[in-house]
Amino acid sequence: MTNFIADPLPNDETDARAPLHEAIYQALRARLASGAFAPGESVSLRSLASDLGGSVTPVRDAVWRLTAEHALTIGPTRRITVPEMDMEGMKELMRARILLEPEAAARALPFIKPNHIAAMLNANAAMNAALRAGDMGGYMMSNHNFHFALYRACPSSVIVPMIESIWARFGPYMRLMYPDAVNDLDVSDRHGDALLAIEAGDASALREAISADVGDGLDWLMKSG
Amino acid sequence: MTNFIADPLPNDETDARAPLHEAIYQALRARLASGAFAPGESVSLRSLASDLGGSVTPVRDAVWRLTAEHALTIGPTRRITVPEMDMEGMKELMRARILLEPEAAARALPFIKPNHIAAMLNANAAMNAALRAGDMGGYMMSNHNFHFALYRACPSSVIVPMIESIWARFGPYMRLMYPDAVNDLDVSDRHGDALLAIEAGDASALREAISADVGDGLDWLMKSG
DNA sequence: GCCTCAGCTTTGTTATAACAAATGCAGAGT
DNA sequence: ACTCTGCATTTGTTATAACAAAGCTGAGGC
Repeated sequence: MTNFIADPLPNDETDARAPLHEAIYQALRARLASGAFAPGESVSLRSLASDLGGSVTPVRDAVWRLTAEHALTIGPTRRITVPEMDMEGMKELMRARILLEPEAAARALPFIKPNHIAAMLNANAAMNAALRAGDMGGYMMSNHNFHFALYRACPSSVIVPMIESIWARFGPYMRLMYPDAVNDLDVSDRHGDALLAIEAGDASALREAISADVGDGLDWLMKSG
Repeated sequence: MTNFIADPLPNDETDARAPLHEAIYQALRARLASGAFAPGESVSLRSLASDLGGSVTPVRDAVWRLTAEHALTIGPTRRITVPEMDMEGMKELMRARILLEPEAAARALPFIKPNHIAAMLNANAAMNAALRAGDMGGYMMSNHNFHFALYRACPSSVIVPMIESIWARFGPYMRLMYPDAVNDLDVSDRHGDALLAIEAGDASALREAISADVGDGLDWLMKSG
């Protein structure tokens, strides 16, 4: 459910009684998201089983789930490979974000309550701190938290999971951006604009702010690749 | 890959050498799409295995894949159930379609070739024939073929699969619409408008035609539920 | 040097068995 | 009539073994 860096579970303890394939799914997903595997690299069921514990059956479940959400791909000879990541695919993901996220934000607007705003402020502060510290991982995670604190208020059971699935596919790309991203991130305060639009109850301004925020990322992408 | 009613495979023969779990996936998906299961009904791995052939392992693969695309859900006690379908969920799916499909159509426009147009004309003719014959299943399938003949020209590897996944989730809902849908379907020729826009190379007109087409469906839905 | 091809190893696929939790049902008790 | 309890069945989960295809390695030939 979470992306990039694994968040602590909402439960106090790691839920025993949870099936093994679910733990394996989480672990594998976290490794993929943090770029532990090289793109194009192929992984085997048995090696994963011995690495993560368990036999091939639960690993198989996890792998199928991840392939269905495009976090893994099956090669032409049924070989499990970490998806290749070209700049074009990343731009496609960004374009889909620009399509979906302003709409999700606008539809979330009527349902936003103080606790949502508090979460957004928190995430934004953490993001700026990470930015100043040059902590790219922290930046990505805080940015994620900011956006989804907003989108979670949207009651749609279709569009928000869709956005989540797009963000999840970004994981492997982080490795591409890591080196030089911290230096020249945009300085415009799109998140601040979004917060102002929310306070004003202005849906179209909120749309515009989110669209600009994602658009900045896309621009940076086009420029650097 | 196909929706609603199983299309004949592009290959002449059913591809032997294809893994069992893939055949089971196709079969299960086709059954779901055609409404063979009641919403809320729970299915078991072993019953599916004996129905579709094979043991639980390949069935398990297929089920995981289908749950990842929301065509099946796992209950709170890990029971495999056919998703419940309320009118609200269906409207959500429609709204997502209105968001994605005009964009996919507009981006497909520069890549449309005569064979795409021929496929669209074919599908449209079949759709009208099914409509006159009162064949709701044929209508849905032809409508599907028309739309995806268009979207397939769109080079996006993100947005088109997303649209496919939305259509796949409509399957169980067909049972809701079947009885009274044939009688009062809209008479406006949105598909014809789309084809005209394509010939004119007019992207915004094409957007409008697709949006209106989906919007008609949404309107009918709001009216009848 | 480069290619080919035998062989061995690794890999995905599938079936099956054993286990624990959940479910369904019958019968006793109120 | 209704509820609760105990047991048999069903269900998902997991490990394991056998099989075929794909990948890999190294020797031999051009």
